[in-house]
Amino acid sequence: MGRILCVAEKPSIAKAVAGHLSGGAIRNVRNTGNKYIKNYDFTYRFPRPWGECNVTMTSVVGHTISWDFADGFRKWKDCPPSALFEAATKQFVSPEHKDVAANISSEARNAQALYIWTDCDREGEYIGTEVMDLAKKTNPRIEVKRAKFSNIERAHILHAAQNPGELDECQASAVRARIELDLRIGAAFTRWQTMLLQTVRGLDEQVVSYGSCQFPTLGFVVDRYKKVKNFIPEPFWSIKVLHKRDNINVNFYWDRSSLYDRMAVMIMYERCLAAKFAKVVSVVKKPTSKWKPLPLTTVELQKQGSRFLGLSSQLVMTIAEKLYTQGFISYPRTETDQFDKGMDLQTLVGKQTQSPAWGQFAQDLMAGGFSQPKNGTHNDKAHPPIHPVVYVSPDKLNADERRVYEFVVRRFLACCSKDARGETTTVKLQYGEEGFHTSGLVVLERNYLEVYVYDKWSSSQELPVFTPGETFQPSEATMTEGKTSPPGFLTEPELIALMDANGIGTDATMAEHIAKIIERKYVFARPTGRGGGEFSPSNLGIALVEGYDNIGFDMSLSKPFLRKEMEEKMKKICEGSMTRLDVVNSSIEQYREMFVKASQCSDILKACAQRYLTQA
DNA sequence: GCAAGGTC
Repeated sequence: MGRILCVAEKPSIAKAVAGHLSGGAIRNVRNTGNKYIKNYDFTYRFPRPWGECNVTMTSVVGHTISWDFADGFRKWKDCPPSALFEAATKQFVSPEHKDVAANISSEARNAQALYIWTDCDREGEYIGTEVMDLAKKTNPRIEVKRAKFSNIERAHILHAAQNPGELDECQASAVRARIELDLRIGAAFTRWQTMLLQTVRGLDEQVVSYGSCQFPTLGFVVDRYKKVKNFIPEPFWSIKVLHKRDNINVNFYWDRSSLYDRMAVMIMYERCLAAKFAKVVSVVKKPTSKWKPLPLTTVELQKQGSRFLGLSSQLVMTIAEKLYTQGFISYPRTETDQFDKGMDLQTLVGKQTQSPAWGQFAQDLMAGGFSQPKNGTHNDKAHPPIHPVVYVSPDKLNADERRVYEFVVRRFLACCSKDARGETTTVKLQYGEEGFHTSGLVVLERNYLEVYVYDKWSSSQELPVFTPGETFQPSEATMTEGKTSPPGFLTEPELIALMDANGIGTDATMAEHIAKIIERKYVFARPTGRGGGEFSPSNLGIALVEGYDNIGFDMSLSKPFLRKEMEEKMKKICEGSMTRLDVVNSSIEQYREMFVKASQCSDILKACAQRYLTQA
């Protein structure tokens, strides 16, 4: 009987796939040198030419191979930073992954074929090539196949095993290009600017790093800070009508909202007063609904975690990973906001019926309240939306874990529920020449709101009865003056939304980039009391952004365009319209020019840092 | 002493 080695990107996928392929009959579970990784032995009938085979299913834990500069370039004093644009690099098994690599190499030794089961995304394709290289070390002639799967439902996994494809070299090349560019550009600029700014007071010991993701992240914070600081309030005027009926004060809002011209508002206001009576033009009742949320993605978890739970995005992710490794929730790094049609959601709902807090709601869903979740527009083809896997009683979790778990569960139950339904009543008034309106809301069916306690939906205004055509003398009409107010500092959910929209980082790394610019002392996080906190740049952070902007580049280092361009080039490698070398060479040339310009204008950057860092 | 990307 032949032997086939299967390798997934992470232990959880190895376990799930082994379970499906073996039909539950795993012969042997072997420990490996790595405490997270198990080798699962079983038999499975693969398609021709292999047929019935002894199978070992195992995994890596993400990347196994590291990249660094070769000897003679690694230490900071080894070479001028500009040499890093073309310095020799080397790849090697990272020390903490020696046991992972050894397991692959030894398991591959007497296998006919290697099936790659890494995630079906770009990084997964590259990790697949790492696995292939490790296997070929001990078995150069091993045949390599790629299983293509987008979820871990049983039928889908069996189909993937029966219909293997090939590793996509283009996607792997794109990642290889990114790795090289991030390393060269990041290290060159980091060493250069750190050493340049070392002499500026207060920076002696500090690493002043540059990275294609951390700088745009910093840029977002500085941008907002400047908007706040440079904001000039503008006065505006408005007309407010208040009418008391049935002991309810009803505010009517001006259809024009407000105007910046005081005299004009004054004239309109006086015409209203002169008319004395207001007339009800229309009373319209309309059914309305508040939509239940979409299935939960990583970005959304981080944003809402910050907004509702008051936890930083990084802490939310750390907790979510822990909940995942304990088997409480599904994989927490996903872009997918649609549940696969075939997924058995009702069973997952059923597991939550034992909760004292939301069990009754889950039971009501089981008893007919269930409604298929809405589909969002994202699908990473690798992981389902984040959802609870089992019920966990609160005493098994600490306070923060409990809140994150609760959020995941409530969100999931909300997705499986129905939209909230209500009715709005809109009253329109004519008063003098001017139109006014108000509206009230009656919630008829709370539905998902019962369990999703984070959403509020209530009437801002309770309405007494108004009849079309009636006239009345308003209790009060006033001309009000206001001032436009500045935006707030950037909050964590806003920053994550900006990074997401501009392609800065991935769902798995955005929180790290934010933590990084705090660690580097480019920005400070201030607690707001409303959770999450808000960011403002340090003097160093402002100096870096301004310093480079003063030098003046075609594309700002602190804006997302450069990163976007790299992303575009990676796509071109994937489509085959550019090669890895095309991309690496052109990008290196681009950054080398910027580096030369920065070196020539280093006084500008230094002066800027001096100005900001030596002031009180 | 550098990056960003996986995963734990």
